[in-house]
Parts: sequence; C-alpha cells; structure tokens
Amino acid sequence: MPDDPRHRLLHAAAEVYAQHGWRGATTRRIAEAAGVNEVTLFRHFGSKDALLGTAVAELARVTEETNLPAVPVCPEAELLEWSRAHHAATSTMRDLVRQLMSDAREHPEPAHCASDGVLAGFARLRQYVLALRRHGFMNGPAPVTPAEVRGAVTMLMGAVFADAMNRELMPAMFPLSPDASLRAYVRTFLRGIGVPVGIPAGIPTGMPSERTTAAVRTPE
Amino acid sequence: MPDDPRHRLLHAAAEVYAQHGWRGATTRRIAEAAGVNEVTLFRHFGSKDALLGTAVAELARVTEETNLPAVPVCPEAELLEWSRAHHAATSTMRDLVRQLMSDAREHPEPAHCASDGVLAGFARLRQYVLALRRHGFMNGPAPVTPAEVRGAVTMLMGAVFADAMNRELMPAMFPLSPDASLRAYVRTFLRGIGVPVGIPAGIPTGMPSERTTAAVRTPE
DNA sequence: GACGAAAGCAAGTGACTACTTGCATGCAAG
DNA sequence: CTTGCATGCAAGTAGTCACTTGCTTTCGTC
Repeated sequence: MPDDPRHRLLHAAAEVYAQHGWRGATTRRIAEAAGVNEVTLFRHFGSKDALLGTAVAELARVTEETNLPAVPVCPEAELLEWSRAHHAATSTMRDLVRQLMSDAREHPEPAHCASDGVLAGFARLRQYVLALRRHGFMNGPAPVTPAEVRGAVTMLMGAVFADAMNRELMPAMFPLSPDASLRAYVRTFLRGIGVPVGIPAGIPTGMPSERTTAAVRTPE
Repeated sequence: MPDDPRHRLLHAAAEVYAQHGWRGATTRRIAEAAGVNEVTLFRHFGSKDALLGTAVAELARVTEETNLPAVPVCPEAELLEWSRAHHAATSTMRDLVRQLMSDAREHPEPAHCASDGVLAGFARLRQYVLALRRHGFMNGPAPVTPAEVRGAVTMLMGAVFADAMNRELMPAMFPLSPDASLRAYVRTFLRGIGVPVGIPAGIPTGMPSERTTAAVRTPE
C-alpha cells in the first residue's frame, strides 16, 4: 500500500464518507483523517466532489472473485460457501453501501457503478442455478417454473443482502447466528427450487416420508 | 388532515428529510416546503433537531395492521397478501428508511423507533408460521428444524425488504415484476419450510413424482 | 550548492447554516 | 374597541462550509 498523500486522501475519503455520507464528509475531516493539509486535498483533486467521486468509484470497483463451480457437485456446500463470501463482502462495505443508497438521488454515479459488482454476483449465481437444473439436481416432488427459480435467486441474494445490512441495526430480527442464518437461507432456497437437501445431523427425524410435525416440534 | 402550520411543518420535515437526510434537511428548505416562515419553525419546535425528531418518530410510529389470520387456511394466498401489504408499506417509506439507516450512527433514536414496526411484523409472521406447524401444514418429504424455520422467516422478510428497497435502484436484479417476485418468494419460502404449494396453471407438469427437469426446462 | 516540485501553514473569501431579535400585521375573543 | 396571540418580515450573529492566495519549508536531482 503506497503512502503518498494521494492514496492516503483516497483511503481517508472513502472511510469518512462511509461514516458520515457526502454532506458529512467535509474536506477538513478527510484531510485530518489522511494526516495531510487540507490544501493538499484541493491541489490533488481540485474539489471535494472530484475526490469523493474517484475514491468511492475506486472502492466500488472491487469485485469479489467467483467461487461457484461451473459444474455443481454438492449444491448445499457450494452455495453456502458462496453466500458466506458474499455476506462477508457485503458486511465489509455495509456503511459505504448505506451512504451510497441514501446519496443515490443527489449523486447517482458512484451508486450506479457500485451496483455493477452486485449485478455481476447475481449473474454468476444465476448461471450456477441454471447449471443445477441442467445437471438434473432439481428433482423435487413438484416442478418449479423457470420464472419462479429466477425469483428464488433474487430472494436468496436479497436475504443475504438484508442480513448483512440490517443485522447490527436490528438484531432482534436475526435470532440465528450469521452462519446458521446463511445455512437456513441456502437450504430454504434449495428446497424452494426443488433441490433436495440433506437432513442435518443430531435431529430426531422419525420417518421422513410421513408427517413429521410432531418430530420437529420443540419447546419455544 | 389539519392545516395549522405545526402539522404542515411536521409533514414537510418528514418529506424533506426523506429526500435529503438529516444534514440536507435545512430549516430553510423545510419552511419553504411547508409554506411557512422559517421563524415559525423555531417558535414551534425550538430547534431543527426537535422538529426532525418528532416528525420522523411520528411517521415511524405508523404500524401496518396485521392481515395474517390466527388460524391458517390457505398459506400461499395468505402469505402472498401479507407480503404484498408489507412490500407496499416498505416501498412507501423507502426513501425515509434509507435516510434513517444512513443516519443511524449520528441519530440513533428515530432509526430505533422505526425498527420497532418492522420487528412487530416479524413477530406476527413468526406467529403465523408457528400456527402453520401447529396445524400440520408442514408435511413435506423431509423434516425442517425449528431453527431453519426461523431462518426462513428472516429470509422471507429480508427478501421482501431488499425488493422494496433496491428494485428501483438496480432493476437488473429484479427480472420479475413485483407481484411475480412476491409470489416466487412466498412459494420458495413455503416449499423451503416443508409446506406443499399448488402447481401454477398453464405449466406442463409431466409426472410430478419423477424427475421433471426436462418438463420445466425452457429456452433462456 | 542550486533548482524545482510538492508539501505545509496562516489567512481570508463568500456562501450557507442554525438560530435570535425587534417590529409590523392580521385575527379572534372579551 | 381593545387585548392577546400567532404569524410574517427584515436584519443580524456566530459558526461552518468549500475553496483560494501568498509564502515558507522540505527534499530529491543535477
């Protein structure tokens, strides 16, 4: 990581912006966080908007590499790993994303270029689910329409997004740990699109083919 | 709706805040939007923070009434109606929620009292799902653990939330119409927790118990 | 050692901010 | 008619904002 004031300003600008938003990211605060003089900011970038624009655009250009195989082997494990990575990446950029969303009306460009990364992830997940169908994993008891599968993909991404964005703000809505939640999302998703999932260990299953309401009921 | 300047200020404050956030909601803008003099604002509320605080708190106190029956009859229809109402309510407050989330660090109180409404909805949905299990609707081929059901409830709420918040910002992530998306969420959710759902009309089903990948595959 | 680029420092500019003060106006109740 | 009360209007205060200017310091290169 280079140490010239230009990079320190870019880094500090992204950090201050994530905490205080566009209006709250004053040139004074950014320069102070970068440990450089406020004038240096203007000498390098000309204006606060130019600095914030390039800083946020550069940060949003970080696209997480795919970790979904082209040919599925174990859908639950592979989707769980993907959702873990996606959740971690979204959690890291949580504050930044929040500010981008609330500033999208007055500063649309950075928000737009930041959404490209999410869209790429969406496309990859979609490709993977298409591969699931192509390789005959969707052999559930009832057929699932392609449109419904597409909606389910959006649902999974939305759930992981909402988890990463809201868990710290309203913990009561997330009774399960992050990992248990992601596992539940993935398993619900897979069952929802007709891909059978394994029975987790340590559960009194009874006879899986008959009514199992009594077997899975536990004191709340 | 009363027309005294007090209510007009409260209404205008909420509107301006939803569009510009805490810092961007200047007293000048609010007074202008309310059609009253800026001094009247201070005479009524004393300070900008007091006005914004009461305005946002009052708006966030709007709790949508429940429309989930205590005893389930048709889970898909009932959950679809609930998700439609929840989606509509969240969409209406979209901009406000965005600002609340990004301002939560510097002004936690309104964000906190706004999350109470969502939590109430979460609790009601959870109660309904408990009723689903109690009345024997979860008779799918495999048992679903209570923890997983809880995670699935979080997943459904998260998906509806993300849909309402992000659809206009990144339409490419939502290939289906809002209604078709909600239907897919609900059906995926129900199948995910072991509640069988009907087969939509107009789909070549083939034999539902055998592999149906060929039957549901369509050209993309 | 001389030179030039890059940085810091101090000060200032004009615009905007929340908020206050003093006074004139309109209006409703006594 | 008069007494309050609520509001509008004009002006002002102190602070912050983005941004500029002029000058000095530092430092690597020739």
